[in-house]
Amino acid sequence: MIDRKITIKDIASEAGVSPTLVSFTLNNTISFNGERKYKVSEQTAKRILDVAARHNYKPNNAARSLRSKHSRAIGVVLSDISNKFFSDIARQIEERAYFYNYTVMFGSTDEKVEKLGKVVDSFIEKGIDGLVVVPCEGSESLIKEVVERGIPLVLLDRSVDEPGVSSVVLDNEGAARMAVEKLLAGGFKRIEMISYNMALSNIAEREQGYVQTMQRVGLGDYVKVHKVDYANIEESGKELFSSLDFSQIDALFFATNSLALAGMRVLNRLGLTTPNDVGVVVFDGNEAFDLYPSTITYLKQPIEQFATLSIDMVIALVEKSCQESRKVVLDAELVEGESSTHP
Amino acid sequence: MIDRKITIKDIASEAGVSPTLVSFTLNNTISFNGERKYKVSEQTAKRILDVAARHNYKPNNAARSLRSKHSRAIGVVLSDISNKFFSDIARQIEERAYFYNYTVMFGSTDEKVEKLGKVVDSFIEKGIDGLVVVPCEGSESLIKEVVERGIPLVLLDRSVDEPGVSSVVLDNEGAARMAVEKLLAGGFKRIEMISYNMALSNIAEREQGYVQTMQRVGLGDYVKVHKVDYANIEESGKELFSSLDFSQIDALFFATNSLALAGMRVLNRLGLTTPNDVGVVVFDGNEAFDLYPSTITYLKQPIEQFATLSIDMVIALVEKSCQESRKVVLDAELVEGESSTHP
DNA sequence: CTGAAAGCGCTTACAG
DNA sequence: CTGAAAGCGCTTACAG
Repeated sequence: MIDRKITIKDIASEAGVSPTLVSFTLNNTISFNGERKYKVSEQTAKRILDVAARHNYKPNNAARSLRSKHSRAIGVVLSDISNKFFSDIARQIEERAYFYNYTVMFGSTDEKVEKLGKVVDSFIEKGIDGLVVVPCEGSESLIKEVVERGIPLVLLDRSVDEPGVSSVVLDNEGAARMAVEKLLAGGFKRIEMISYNMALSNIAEREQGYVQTMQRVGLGDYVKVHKVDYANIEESGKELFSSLDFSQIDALFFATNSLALAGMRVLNRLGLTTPNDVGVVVFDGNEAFDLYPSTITYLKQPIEQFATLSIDMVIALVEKSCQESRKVVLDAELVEGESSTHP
Repeated sequence: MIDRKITIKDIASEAGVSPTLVSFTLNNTISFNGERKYKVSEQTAKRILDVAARHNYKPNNAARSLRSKHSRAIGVVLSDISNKFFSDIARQIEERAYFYNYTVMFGSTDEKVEKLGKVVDSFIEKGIDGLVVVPCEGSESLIKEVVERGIPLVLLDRSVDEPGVSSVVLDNEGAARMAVEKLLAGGFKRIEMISYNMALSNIAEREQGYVQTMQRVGLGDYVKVHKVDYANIEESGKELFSSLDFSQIDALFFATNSLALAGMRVLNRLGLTTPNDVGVVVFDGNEAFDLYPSTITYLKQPIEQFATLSIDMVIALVEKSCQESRKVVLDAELVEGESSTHP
């Protein structure tokens, strides 16, 4: 912590007032006394403000936190900040927090609940006011505990089955439906899905959206959800793809961007292209697709809203302007490319 | 900030000792008295530790910071955390900081010095102990000011011309030399470079490495450094490429990954492929290249070392275990693909 | 409208 | 080895 010599006391003595008044002025506090509210007189205020400005006064954050019991810091626990989807969110979260003069600290779980626990603990020890968390498999009890300890919490991207927990998620079922319908409209029938072997709400909902849409249009017989091992995408994906009979598959719907990237790498190697050999719709855009010979149809998630809302909501909880939990569901947008239309 | 009821005082009274002793015990402090050093007696220590553990005691971070004058927080200012190169670094920085029980806050400048100033100011106000900064164009005076204020600082990825400033950078000249030599060995002669119109040390050094290598092998006549506008890569790049006569160019050396991505997108559109129509070497790998028909030769930067060293160095400065500034230069590694060999 | 005073939870000389 | 006491720089009832 860097010494900022000037304190409220210095300003007080230089302005010839009490520290109390300096604090009131700088924080724009109104003091109550029975019925009447008082503000610092304009004259005094001006004098104080002048002195503070002249010395470039900055309040000491630690002192303020110690006294006021809040730190204006939020802990954000993501799956992996080096993953483009999450780093995009991180960027927006940063900006939003800065806007409110809040600070954020990031942590990554790599989808491991033990890491989630460690990161959350360390954030709490560091004195955060609230948490934004992307929960991972098996984190229900941990989440519950956080909520029960009264720590303001907003879940992001995925939710868990706990009452009273706020969350900002995508309408994954709806998004999956859009994807499947686009492929159907594009002339594909035998659509199969590539997903993860993880029990995450968003993944489950995407699978559900796929299955239900297929059944609704009478293609239930073609429904097939292939599960790739998250911890080992590359190898597991390669193995899976070599077992698929692409003469029996019209199109693939990828549950995440990482899966799509890995999958298309394998398709490439197998000499298969989209949309010629197989239709494709994926979750999230990726600059990688720009180097692909044809354009890819993808579901665009509202990154900025994810970030903005989760920060707004956690701050509302922290500052008690909102007490009850809220669940917000956002819509994906389908961005059409060539990969979803049979040539 | 979340209430952690238990304080040092509570533990003291429950263990029947003074707060001083609790603090000493918990922090493993040794007290001096003239010649002799004293530790808390084992018996007492055990009693205190037991009580603390039973109540799951966590020290109050704000109080500790206020008193000790340091926060165990580092501010890290990157160019853009949603850029893969920097988010990879961010991830490693996080882990390293966590290892030392330090906290880090991230900020992005978008290469704008005004933003750099804002972020640095806000970090200082928040009470960071030190800074890791990726400086941008025109940030010399700002950097100088930070150093003069005695704020521990380590520059990352790029350096500035100020004495006494620590930095962790790449041997960019050497890396560029490797790239050019690889292309030469691959059978390309007329090698041109695609770079930015920015005055950054790393960019300048890469250009220098390219120019010098070309001259050294007697190809000075072919030297050409094309500058793309950073704020407008896409359009500026398109414009540039449409003005190039590819029948007169054997190979392109891209100064950054973003440039390479943009450039290869345009090449794609022009119907040009590597290595058939033009040789290519780029900075940094990118999963995007996996979807490209041929593999790309790239210079791999030591991301983990960037992160680890910058954090280690700034902490050393903070904790005064190291007073003088250090400049560390790391080597890139050339990862060979098909794009650097003439077919 | 303004000020004196307490206190947030620690750390750290100082004294014994 | 251990403890009493001061103090870090704020905020906030309370009193006038």
